[in-house]
Parts: sequence; C-alpha cells; structure tokens
Amino acid sequence: MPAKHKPQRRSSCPVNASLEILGDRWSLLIIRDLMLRSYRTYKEFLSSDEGIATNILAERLKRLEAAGIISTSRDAEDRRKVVYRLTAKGIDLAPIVVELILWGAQHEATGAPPAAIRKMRGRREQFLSAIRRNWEEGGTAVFIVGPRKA
Amino acid sequence: MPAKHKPQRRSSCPVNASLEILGDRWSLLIIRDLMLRSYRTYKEFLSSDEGIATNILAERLKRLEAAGIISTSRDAEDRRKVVYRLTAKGIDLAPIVVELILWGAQHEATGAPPAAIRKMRGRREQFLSAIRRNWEEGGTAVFIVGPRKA
DNA sequence: TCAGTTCACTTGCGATTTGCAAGTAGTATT
DNA sequence: AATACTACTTGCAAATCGCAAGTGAACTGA
Repeated sequence: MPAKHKPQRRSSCPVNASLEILGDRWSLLIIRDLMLRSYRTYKEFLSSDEGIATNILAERLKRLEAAGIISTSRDAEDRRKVVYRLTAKGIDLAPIVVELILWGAQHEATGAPPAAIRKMRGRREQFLSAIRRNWEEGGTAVFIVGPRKA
Repeated sequence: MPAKHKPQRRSSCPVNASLEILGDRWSLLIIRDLMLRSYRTYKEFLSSDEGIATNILAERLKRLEAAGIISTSRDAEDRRKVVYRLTAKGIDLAPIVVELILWGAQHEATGAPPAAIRKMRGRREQFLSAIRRNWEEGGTAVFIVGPRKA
C-alpha cells in the first residue's frame, strides 16, 4: 500500500508545530472572533474589520477544522447557515490569544481601552476562566467589541 | 510635502496589531532562537532545524528591527559578525512564546520532553522570570535544545 | 601580502499564495 | 414564482516564498 502523505513537520519543536498551524495573518483572528466575540457564521467572520477575503476565509476554516481546532454543524433553524465552534483544542488557544492582546496593546497603537487591558493583565487567570466557562456553556458572551455598525 | 506612508493597520484590534508584526511562519522562530537558545548571529539562525531561506531570514530580521523587537550591533572581536539581540519590547514576547510551546506540546506530536513541559506549565512564572533575568544579564542560557550537530 | 575562507547578506527566478471580483448552489422569504 | 440570503467556488493578476547562485567586506594562514 502507498505510504500516507503526512504533512511532515519542518522540525520537532513545539513552537514550530504551533506556527505551522497558526502562523499566518488570519487564523488567529478567526479564533479571536470565535473565542471573544462569539461569532459563529461565515458571514460574521467576513464582517470583521480586518476584511478577510472570502476565498481565504473558506480555506482557513477548512485548515482549522482539519487541525481539530474548530468543528462545524448546520444551524437547525436555518439550514443555510453553517455554525462554527471551537473544540477543546481550540479553546486551549485562549492563553495565546490573551498574550497577543496584552503585547499588542502594550507595544503598539491600538484602540484597546487601557482600563480593560489593565484588568486583563491583573486578572489573567480569572479572565481565562471566564472565557473557558463561557465556552463550556456554549455561551455567547462578548469579551471584546467588534466593528462599529456605522 | 507628501504625506508619510504610515503602514496603516487593517484594524485597531491589539490581536491584529500583534499578528501584523508576528503573523507568519518564521518571525517567532527567530525570536525563539534569540530568547531560548541565545542565538546571536545570522549563521546561527540559518542553522536552525526549520531551514529558513537566507533571503527570508534577511527580510525578517529587517522587519523585526523596524518593529523595534530586535537591535543589531557589530561584534567587537570579529567585525564581519552582526550581533542580534532582543529589545525590551522583544523580551516581552516571552509569554507568547511560552504559550506557543505549551499548546504545541500538548496538542501536537513534538519532540518536547514531557517532564520539561510539565515543569514549564507548573512553574510558568518562574520560567518567565528566568528568561527575563537571563536577558537582563545579556546571558547565554539555553532553555531549549537546538538542532543535533549530526 | 595575498590567496582562500567566512560571514552577512543580495539577486534571479520559478512556484506558491494572496487578494479582489465575479459567479454558483442550496435554502429561506414574500 | 420570484427574489434574496448564505456559504462558498472560480479566475486571475500581483505579491510573496523558497531555492540556488553570487557579492563584498573582514578574517586567517602561509
């Protein structure tokens, strides 16, 4: 039988493993939207301020699903809609996302409210717990605000 | 006078700000090498297992320097060598790198020793302190092993 | 002192990936 | 039945990547 075409890693380093999955300009933004804005549909991801192209979004969603970070299902009430959710592996990315927020807010010019950042830094563990609890409950909490609707 | 060509962000989100600087397959590997392996020269970065191409390495080093994450100087004993170091902004990336290690080691097949990962997870704060202290002292500590020399 | 080597890049170029626009298929709504 | 909405797919030009080869300045040994 023919050998399976395993993706084959560039190295055995865990940093490299993470980056081969998450190391691009878009994947972690999708994960941010799922984790902190409770976005669930294709259209919602498209609506984010960064303006991801539709073909890129489709490709990234496939990759994230293949990596076991998100799962998909059909909306029971509207069969047109595909519902995307973080898996347990996906919600485990919360510490990475939080550190990206803290570093970006501290060292770059962003619109993040300083008070919220201070709280996030000072109560890191509680913040992470809140994110996880919301996920376990299938919640819809919004931890960070999205695009202004005009 | 012509307006300055500010890079112009896709959005004001801190996650996005971080990803516009760090969101690629190579930048954080270079930072890993500086932070955890005490690599200092172009040749050392090239020698890492992932096999970065030389033109990509040169471009990334320029970008990281432009972003204020690394600084360069000439080696006093060998004027050919350029010495790269993390700035304060660069060492502040330590929490991100640590979380990438922990997630990658937990969810992907890597060569990371489980005992070391358990220790890193259990003593996260101490580990981060050790990294920072080593940096402050201009140290050369090796926190994770690099490529096997044959 | 000078040929050979090392170091940090730069250049050229084909292959891949990206971003934008337009199109399509399956629901849902009116 | 006609229109609209949702989640994509397709086409294509432009940008980026990865590999190989080349360059120039600095060091090393004879």
